[in-house]
Amino acid sequence: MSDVEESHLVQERRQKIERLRMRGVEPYPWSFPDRVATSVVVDRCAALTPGATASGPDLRVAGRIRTLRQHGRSAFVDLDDQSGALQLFLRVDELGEPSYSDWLADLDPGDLVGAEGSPMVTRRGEPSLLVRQLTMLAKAIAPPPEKFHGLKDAEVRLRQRYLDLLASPETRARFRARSLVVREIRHFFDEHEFLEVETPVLGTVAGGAAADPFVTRSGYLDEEVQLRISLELPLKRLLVGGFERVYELGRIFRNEDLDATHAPEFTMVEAYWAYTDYTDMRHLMEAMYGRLARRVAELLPGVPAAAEAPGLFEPPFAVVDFVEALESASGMRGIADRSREELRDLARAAGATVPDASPAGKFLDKLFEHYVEPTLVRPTFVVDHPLATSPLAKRHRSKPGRIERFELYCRGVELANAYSELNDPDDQERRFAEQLAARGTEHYAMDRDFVEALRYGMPPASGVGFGVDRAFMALTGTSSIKDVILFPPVRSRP
RNA sequence: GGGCCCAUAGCUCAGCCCGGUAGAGCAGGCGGCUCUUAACCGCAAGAUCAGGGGUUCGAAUCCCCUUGGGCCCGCCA
Repeated sequence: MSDVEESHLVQERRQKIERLRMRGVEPYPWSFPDRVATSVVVDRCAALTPGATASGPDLRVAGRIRTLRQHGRSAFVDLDDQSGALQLFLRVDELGEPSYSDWLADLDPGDLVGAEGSPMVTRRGEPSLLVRQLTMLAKAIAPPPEKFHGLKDAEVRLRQRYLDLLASPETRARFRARSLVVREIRHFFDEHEFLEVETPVLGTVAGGAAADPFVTRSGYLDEEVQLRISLELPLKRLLVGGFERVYELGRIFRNEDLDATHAPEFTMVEAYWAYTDYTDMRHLMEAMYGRLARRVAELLPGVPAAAEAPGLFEPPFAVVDFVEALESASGMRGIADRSREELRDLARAAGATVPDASPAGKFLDKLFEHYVEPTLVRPTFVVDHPLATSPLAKRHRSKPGRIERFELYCRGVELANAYSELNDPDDQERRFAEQLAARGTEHYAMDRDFVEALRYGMPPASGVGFGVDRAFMALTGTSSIKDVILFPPVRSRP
C-alpha cells in the first residue's frame, strides 16, 4: 500500500489548497458562528411544497461533504453533520461567476464547509438549502472512504476509528447510544441517592477479583504499583467511613487477552448499599436494566435487539437456585457435597481444561458455564452459589454451604454479580487466606488494610458490579466488545 | 498458547483452484450537461498484488518464513 502522502490524490488536493489561497480563501479558518443543525433546515423544509423556497432570513449550516453531483451550471452536495444530512443546491445564478466555477473546481468529498442560503424543496421533493454563500472550513487532504460501500476493512476500522465514524452513521449512532446509556446509569444511581465517588486506579495491592494486574512502578512511592482489577475494596472502606450509598463508574484493567467478550481495559460499575441485602439489590438491578432497555430502544430503534430489549427486560426476571439449576441441567446430584477432586473430574468431563490446583469454586463455575449459561437467554437471576465460589460474600442465612450471591445472565452474558457483603473481619481474613493458598503467584497479596477496616465495623450491605461494555452489548445484541469500545487496543504498526 | 481464514489502485471488489505482460466500480484529472440523490455521457491516468525468501523459462497465482487482521478453541470467577 503506497503512502498516503505520496498519492496523486493528495497532490491534487494540495494544489486545490494553493488555488484557494491564491483567490484569497483561507482553507483552515477559525470558526463558523451562528450555524444551525442541518436537521433544523430539514424541519423548515417540511412546510414547503416541491419547488418552493422559504422566505425569511438565510440559514447557515456546516458539515462534511459526502458526495458531489455536478450538472454543468448547477450542482448538488450532500452535507453530513451530527444531526443528520442535508442536500446543498449550488447554482451559478445564485453564486455568480467566477465564484461558482472556482468552488466546484476546489471542493472534494471529505471537505468541511459552511453554507448560507434559503431552505427549499427541489422539484423531486428533496429538502435542500439553496446556497448563496460557501465557506471552506477545513480542506481535507486525505480522501474519505468510498461513499456507497463505506469502510469495510476491519483493521482500519479499529486503528482509525475516526474513519469508521465519519463513514458510518450506524457506528456513530451506536457510540452515541453507549454514551447516553452511561449517562442513564448515572441518572439511575443518582436518583436512588447513591453518591458517585472516585477511588485510586494505582495501588500497591490490586484486589477484589482474581485477574492478572498490570504492574508498573511509582517513583514517588519507590514501590511496585498495580492498576486496579476491581472497584470493590475501596468502596467498602467508604461504607466503614459512613457513606451509606456509593458507586463508582470507571475503567479497570486486567492484563489478559482480548477476545469477543474480554478487553484488557473496560468500564465497570460497582455500587454498595448499606443496611440492605442481596434481595434488595436484586430488585434494584431489575429496575435498572428495565430502564436501560427502554433507553436503548429509544436510541437505536433500527437495531432489532435494541428494539426488542424492553420486552426482554420486562420485570420481574426469573430466579433460579445455582445448585438446583446445575443439577437439573446436568442430571448430577449432590453437587454441593462433592469433594474438590470429584468436581475437578466432573469439570474436565464437561470439556474444561483446568489446572489441578484450582479451588473448588473454579470447577463449579466451569460446570455452570457448560451446563447452564447457554440456556439463560431471558434475564435470569442465578442465586445462592456454593461457598467456594467467592471470598467476599456473606454466608447464606439458611442454606448451609452457600453464600448470599446472585448473578444476572441474559443472552448468554453475565450482566451483574452481587452479594450480601461479608463484613465479619475474622471470616474475611480466613477466606482471603484460603484463596491465596490456592493461588500464590508473585503479584497477589492479601489486602490487610481492608481486613483492618472491617474490624472497625462495616454496616450490613449489599453490593453489585457489572461491566458497562457487556451490558451495552447485551442490550443491543452486539457480538464483539471491540464494537462498543471507541479505541480498542491495537498492536503498534510493524 | 492451538487451529482455520484473510491482505490486489485512496475506497469497495474481481483475477488465485488450473502459473503466461494486473481488471472493474467509486473517488480524483480533462471535456459535456441548471432538479440530481450510488446522477449521467465521453477521454486519459492511477498498482513494489502486505514484506521477505524459494520453485519455475515465467509467480498476484504454487511452497516456506515474517508482519498485521478476522473467526473458533484454550486462558481470563
